[in-house]
Amino acid sequence: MTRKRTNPDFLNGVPELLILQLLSRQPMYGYELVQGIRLATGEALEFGEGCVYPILHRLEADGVLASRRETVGGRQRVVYRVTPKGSKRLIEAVGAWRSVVGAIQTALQGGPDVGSILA
Amino acid sequence: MTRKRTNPDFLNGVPELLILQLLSRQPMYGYELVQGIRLATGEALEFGEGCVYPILHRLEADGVLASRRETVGGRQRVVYRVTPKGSKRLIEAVGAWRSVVGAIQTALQGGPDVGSILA
DNA sequence: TTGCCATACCTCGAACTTTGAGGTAGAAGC
DNA sequence: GCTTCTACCTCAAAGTTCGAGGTATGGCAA
Repeated sequence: MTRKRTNPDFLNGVPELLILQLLSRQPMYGYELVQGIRLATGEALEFGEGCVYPILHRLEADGVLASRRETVGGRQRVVYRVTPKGSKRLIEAVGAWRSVVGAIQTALQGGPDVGSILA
Repeated sequence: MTRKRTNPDFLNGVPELLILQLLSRQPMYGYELVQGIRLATGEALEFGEGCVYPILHRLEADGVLASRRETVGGRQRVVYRVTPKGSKRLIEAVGAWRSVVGAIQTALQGGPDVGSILA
């Protein structure tokens, strides 16, 4: 089947989840997060800068993340960290993700028997 | 946090997966599939007709589903079933979904240690 | 009979997300 | 000097779901 060029299946909202997860462990900067997501998922998932940077900016605007600039080896970095609001957002997002996975798992395993319910 | 009005997190592509799954067990008509998805997921997920009908039409156009009209109790129905191509598509979709879930699970569980890899 | 609800089909503008190319700038290595 | 990587960033296009709105019909209570 033809491969989609954008909006891959099952992944909408996943970048935000993973950004919050990684930042909940330690502060990171943008470029590092792009690599970090790829590594943290065993190289199974990859989101480009065009996805990650706008999300970082949106989450900071929402007060979910906070940032500070730092210079390392002559290079400027914007290091992000999770705010208390962000920690709460992460917990909610993980719960929502688990709920979705459980529901799909239920449907894939064939229960409950829809045929008999609808009959 | 404000609730989104469309494109809910983690659910893009899920309607197609569930439609294929339900139809792999038995032929169903559109309206029945809408109810069937809600029931099959333990009422955790719900996709409206505005989502389901366009997908049915697209999958039929792709040769993934086939349909026939039948009349029951004076009402017309379009009953869909999975084609061999559709069975293949379902297997691929379930595999893709499991891969995504595994990758996110890996990231949520903290392995591998990204900090040491990137240090 | 009439009105309402469920059944059964369907469309589409709007909302929302991700892609990937393109951009500036600087450090490191050759 | 040139190439590659690092580090930041933007945005039009691609792609999905929502939910209101539409037609039509059967069943049922008043």
